[in-house]
Amino acid sequence: MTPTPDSDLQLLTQAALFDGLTETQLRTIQQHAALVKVPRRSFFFHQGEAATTFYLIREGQVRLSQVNPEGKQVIIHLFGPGDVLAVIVVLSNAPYPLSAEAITDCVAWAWSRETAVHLMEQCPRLAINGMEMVARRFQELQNRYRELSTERVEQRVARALIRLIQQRNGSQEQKPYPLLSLTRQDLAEMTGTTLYTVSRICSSWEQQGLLEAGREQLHVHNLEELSNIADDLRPSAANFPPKPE
Amino acid sequence: MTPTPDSDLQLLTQAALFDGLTETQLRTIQQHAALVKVPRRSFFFHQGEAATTFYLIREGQVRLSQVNPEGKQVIIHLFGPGDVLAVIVVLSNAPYPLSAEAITDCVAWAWSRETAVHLMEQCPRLAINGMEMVARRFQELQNRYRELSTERVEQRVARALIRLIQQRNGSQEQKPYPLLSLTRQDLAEMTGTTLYTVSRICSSWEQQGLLEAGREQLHVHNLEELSNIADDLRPSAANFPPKPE
DNA sequence: CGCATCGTTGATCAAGCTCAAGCCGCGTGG
DNA sequence: CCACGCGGCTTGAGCTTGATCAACGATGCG
Repeated sequence: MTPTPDSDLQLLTQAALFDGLTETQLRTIQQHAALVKVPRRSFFFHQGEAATTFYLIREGQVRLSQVNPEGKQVIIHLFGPGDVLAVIVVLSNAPYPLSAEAITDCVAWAWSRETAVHLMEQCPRLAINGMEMVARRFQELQNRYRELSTERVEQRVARALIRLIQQRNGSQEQKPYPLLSLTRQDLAEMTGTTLYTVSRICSSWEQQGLLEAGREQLHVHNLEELSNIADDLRPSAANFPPKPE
Repeated sequence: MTPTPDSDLQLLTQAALFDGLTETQLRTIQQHAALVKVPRRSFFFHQGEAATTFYLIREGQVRLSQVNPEGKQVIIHLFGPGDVLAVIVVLSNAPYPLSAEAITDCVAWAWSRETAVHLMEQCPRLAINGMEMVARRFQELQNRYRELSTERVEQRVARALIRLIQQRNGSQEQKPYPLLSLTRQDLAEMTGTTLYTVSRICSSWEQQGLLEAGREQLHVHNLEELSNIADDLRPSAANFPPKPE
């Protein structure tokens, strides 16, 4: 960990977490921050470790995942710049309930548990902002939970892609959709299915011209049709009933 | 809504949400609270309504559920006395993402959105406590999400029962396990399966002597064996392979 | 070049969903 | 007091989805 250089104040100001804070407050917060670098494939923290630190991502992509006792992995969320890591858990004095792995090289600000609690007590606005970010994540998780229990695999994969695109775009709609880089395995772990099924679905979509599929990448062409699939505006059937026609 | 009588201060003090607050603070909070009664089968709020109020349950049982576009319902959580309702959402200025229905007659304290934010700004400890409660719920939801995507139905139903029992007991282990009153349908909506499958599982368990099943009630006798099932210490098979023996 | 990682595809199969039929117990109104 | 209906529950038969297993193809890296 290295102390944050002064120039970082700028960047900090932009983070949603610090919305509405005075410059003095920001400066205090910054003084207590450490800058950490986490290279691709290493971990911010592991499931089960004591939660000592919370992070605000400056650069890079992070995968939050949980493994069950049998070793099966489930991806809870992917994060990018501006997102916060372990806000909630740092306040509840419990071990990290999941692991955070850098899927690209990352840079992040870090605060210790005590510092964070202290800052929030002095500066309630910070706690409220944190809560808002948690609220959004909570709701997304609830939605995904509902989807997982009521929708079929194909819909869920479609939704996962749509979410990833929206996350990358940061709301502004743009036609040449961004290129998503993830493995079929990742997509499977995000949607609660298997690598094989995802592969079949992608192949089928590629044949229908909805996207181009490559090694560790997917390029969506037709987002509208994908939304239709997500909303089940077609009575199922990717290619499963291998119609005699 | 009626103003809360003075005697309520006692009860308020005990709530985990108000842990560590001074008496003065508690008094202020109480002065801003309204007491609401919600009869069985009515709603605290509906999915999609603007989030104007947050609640602390004093008496009764509440079911938090979401319906998907096709009308399928999913039960996110059951609440009892001491639990808070809509903490998070009230801070994020968004509509309620789900509905809260009283499954027994309920009494609750209520605060308006503005009051809540104001109180938290004046009294950060309150925000932090709220966050801790949210953290716990968040983690539970994550676990259930993982279970839903990696475990089989029988395990999930077993877990649901175990959770319900623990929630009723409030941690202290006691041998004559409480009687759970819920329909097979409820249990199905909690575990992401169908009424029929739950019914079959319960029948099978009853034959094995793990519980007694009745109309709208289940009485668990053998919690240990149920835990084994939850942890999959048996290679599946409730009665599905209708063994010729 | 060879190995590792990622992906595809076919064949098979089981978990659990759906549909259909019927039972039981309770509350209500005639 | 009885009949009826409704809500909850059970059970069987059949079928679909998607998991699993196996084999192989493609891509890239040391």
